[in-house]
Amino acid sequence: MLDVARRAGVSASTVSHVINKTRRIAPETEATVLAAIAAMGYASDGIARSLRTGTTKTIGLAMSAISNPYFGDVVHAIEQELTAAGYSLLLADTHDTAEGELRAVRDLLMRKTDAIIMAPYELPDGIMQQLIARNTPTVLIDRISGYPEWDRFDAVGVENINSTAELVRHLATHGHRRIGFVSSGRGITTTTERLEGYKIGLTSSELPFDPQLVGDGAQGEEPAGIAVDRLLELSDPPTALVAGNNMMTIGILRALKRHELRVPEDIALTAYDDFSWADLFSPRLTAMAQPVHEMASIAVTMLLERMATPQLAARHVQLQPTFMHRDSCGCERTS
Amino acid sequence: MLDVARRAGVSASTVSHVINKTRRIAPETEATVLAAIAAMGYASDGIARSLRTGTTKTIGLAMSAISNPYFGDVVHAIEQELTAAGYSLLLADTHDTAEGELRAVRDLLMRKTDAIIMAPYELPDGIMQQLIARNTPTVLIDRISGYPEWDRFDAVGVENINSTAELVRHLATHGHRRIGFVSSGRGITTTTERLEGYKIGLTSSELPFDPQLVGDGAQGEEPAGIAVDRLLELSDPPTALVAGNNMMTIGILRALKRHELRVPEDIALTAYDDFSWADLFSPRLTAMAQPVHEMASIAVTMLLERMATPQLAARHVQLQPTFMHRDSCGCERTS
DNA sequence: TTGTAAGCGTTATCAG
DNA sequence: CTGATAACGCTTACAA
Repeated sequence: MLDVARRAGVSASTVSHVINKTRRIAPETEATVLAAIAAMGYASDGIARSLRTGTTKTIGLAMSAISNPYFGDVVHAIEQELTAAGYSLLLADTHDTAEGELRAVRDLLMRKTDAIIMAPYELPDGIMQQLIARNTPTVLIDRISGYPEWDRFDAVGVENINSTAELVRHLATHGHRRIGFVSSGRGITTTTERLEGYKIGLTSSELPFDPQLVGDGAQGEEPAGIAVDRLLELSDPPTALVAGNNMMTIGILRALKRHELRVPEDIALTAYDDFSWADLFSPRLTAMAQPVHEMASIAVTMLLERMATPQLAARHVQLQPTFMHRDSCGCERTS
Repeated sequence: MLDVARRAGVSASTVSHVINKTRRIAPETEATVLAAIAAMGYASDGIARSLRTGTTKTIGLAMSAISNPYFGDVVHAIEQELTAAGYSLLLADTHDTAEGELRAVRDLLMRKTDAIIMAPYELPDGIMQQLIARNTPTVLIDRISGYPEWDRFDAVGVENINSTAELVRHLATHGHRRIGFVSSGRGITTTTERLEGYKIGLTSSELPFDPQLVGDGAQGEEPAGIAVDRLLELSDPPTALVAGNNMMTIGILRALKRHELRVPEDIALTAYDDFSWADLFSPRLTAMAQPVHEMASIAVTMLLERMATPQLAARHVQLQPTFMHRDSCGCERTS
């Protein structure tokens, strides 16, 4: 920048003011400076600026790429909204483990992102303290209500309990008595909620809860498949399955294919999480669709609002997923 | 940091050296410093460090989220590899437009990412000069050979021409004489290559090239659908379609559904780009699968190598996609 | 309307 | 084995 200043015959501060339009400059001075900038192909150093101003114009996104079936969509949606607001997006994968989460947040904090959007795993006191101490605006996404302390942060998520119950009831209503559940990774609050929803769905359908019917899909398609293998070997195997999320659905389907079981003829299926193409391929999945883009958009809006007005009380937004009634449940439809 | 130094009764430079393990420290001094750090919950300021060291331990990824059907996968794969190497990932969307690309690169340059991975759009001289002048290691991904000047950079991509021709020939071999092509967005070099591949496939099957049979899917599912509408209204409509990428495939399928045409019974389809679940749903797509993860992994490897050894000659890696023969092409299979 | 100079929090050089 | 000090490139009072 000094070179530019020199070349334009002005001081560094003038150059700075020209670049940032931060005070009146004589038109001809401005022209000279601009010319010098162009001539030298000068671009200002964002790092130095950040050090001076204390702001990076960067938002950190901490979430698990593997555990979140919508990783790509969420990243894309958030990136889009943030770019529009003049921010860049820095990624940090939590892997949905305690250490991973800690590493991710530490990294973002060290890199001084202006704010953080995160899908919390445990969000232990240690991390919370840091976030609060540095007062880094933070919004929680996806998992919003695992622990009471999380309430201190803004959050957007989806209703999980009743919507999962609905997936179960739908099958029960159509005569299924042995309904299995392939659960996503333990330790994640949405998993807990969906499992609870499964039980509630059973109860309200006057069906007993049989722990054997719950398969642990852990964090991937393969474990989901293995869980299905086990369910099918039961002496009284399920006639219908509920998938805990996107990946569970794929894992289940792969396993069923291996067993040469057709959906819904041989076994029915309803799933948490929809696919954009679900309408186009058979079996057309009956699924609970999360409003992913809306979640991302709300997260960003809340973040920007909080940065503008830090003293706001924490806000929790819970979105309703929508039930997509298609064919994999195996029941006749009226439409 | 000064506070930590004070509390530990040492100088700032000692604290720095303790943190970075950059010189021998008396064990007890180290212990005191570490204690002070822990007590104060101190974490170093990455911005200040970057300013001083000239390195950000951040890699920029510039690509279009909408145009690249694999955006999520690529981001995830790259993020994973980079994290393992101690880098963070900063995103910048090019939108596959000239201005967008310029903005994205400028932004990454300003933010001083240590290197850049990008899916180039035009990569005009202006940008190339900047990258070279700043000597920011850069690797091109996905589109690797549009313009001769790109050869100055490292690049990984996929063979497009012959593989698209194969998609066409496969249909021709099985008796189709009117084969339509729904092309992805113009102006992207892979699109050009695939279109060329389409023509070559036709020629080698002794079929004439009829411009009417080429639909412009532009950058999305909707235009792809509209293109299909037009193709179907032709006096001599296609009996088979080739999709230019993931999004085109979905757009095509949506349109065909609207027209109540079944795949492959009423119209055959082969597609560029596979889906991980393609095996599990019908119609099971016959598709050309790109080795996405491998591309990402090679990109990162090349980048790290170049950062270590800048004088290396530019390397171009062209990967072969693999043909997944399934049902949507409508021909009998031997397996 | 413009310039001077301090300082952001590190690291690296040079001394001790 | 440890400390003082300059410098990284910018912004922003304060002064002119």
